[in-house]
Amino acid sequence: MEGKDLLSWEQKTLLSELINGFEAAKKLQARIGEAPSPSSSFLSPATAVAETNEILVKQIVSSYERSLLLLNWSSSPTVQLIPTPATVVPVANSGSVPESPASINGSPRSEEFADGGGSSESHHRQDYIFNPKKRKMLPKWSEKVRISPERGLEGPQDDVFSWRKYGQKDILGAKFPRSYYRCTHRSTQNCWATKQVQRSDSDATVFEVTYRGTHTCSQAIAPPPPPASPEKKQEDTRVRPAITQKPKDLLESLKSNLTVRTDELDDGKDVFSFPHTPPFYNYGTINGDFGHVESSTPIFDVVDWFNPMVEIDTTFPTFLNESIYY
DNA sequence: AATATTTGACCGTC
DNA sequence: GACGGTCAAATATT
Repeated sequence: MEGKDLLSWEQKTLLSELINGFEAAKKLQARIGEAPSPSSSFLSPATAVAETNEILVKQIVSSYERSLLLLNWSSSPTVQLIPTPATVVPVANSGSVPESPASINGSPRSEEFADGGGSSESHHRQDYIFNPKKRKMLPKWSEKVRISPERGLEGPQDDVFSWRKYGQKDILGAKFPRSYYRCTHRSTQNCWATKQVQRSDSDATVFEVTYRGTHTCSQAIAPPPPPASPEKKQEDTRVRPAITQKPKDLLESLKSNLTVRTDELDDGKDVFSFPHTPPFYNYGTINGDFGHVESSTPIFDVVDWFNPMVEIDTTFPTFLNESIYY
């Protein structure tokens, strides 16, 4: 029943940190792969640097992978772990956190799953049932992304995950509305990662992207198979870090990218010599670095920082307990 | 037909 | 009660 769930707090924390770092490294990897050198992307020294960067990031990612493997993480990826900031103190549950199981969701609409809330729900599988009330305790971090005006992108998509927009809101004092996205596989794989995109009012080319929660879907662990036949829209989205708005452009550039790749393949040395990165999230199923299809034009740039900052309130420890033992 | 986005309503929090 | 986040019906896109 409770076999592997009996991890110590330290172990869980370690796991969380690793996952967090892993995610960050993956993003960095994706980003590096996406925007090498804007114009003359040939044998410039910049290319060499980019290559080195790629290799380094690759190593980092691999390192995380191995660490996670050692912790046997792959066997229970469905458990949403909270990357715990070092500053968070594991306060014993003070008995607060009024879990009102019945009304957590707030919305009486038939919705996803009900919370186990004391009921003797038997999820023999470790199907971690997510309590929406805890959503705000999920790890959260932001980054600023600049788009190239030429591309006329609406929203930056800097990651390899596929998102589905579920809302848009006018924010007080902001010139532009804020968009809300969630993982496409929310319903099918119970993946609760979300992100918000807010266009900066001062600089319209800058988007502030806030992520919340890490992906637990298969994309986070095992990216899709190679683009043998890039036809499905789904593949497009995940293949390219591009807009959700101009699928045609998307397809176009995808096509050209693929062409270029094929061309360059023989040369062995090319603009973007990705040394066939072992799949990054997975342990060997795919050769999936096609997620970095490249065009010579950087679609966006990270303007600021990548700040793995986590917001957790005092109820945090409770969540941990529940997330593991439920 | 299936899947994604839009958009007003709903809900919790402050 | 205002605000931010989410839901879900309607609509658009593929």
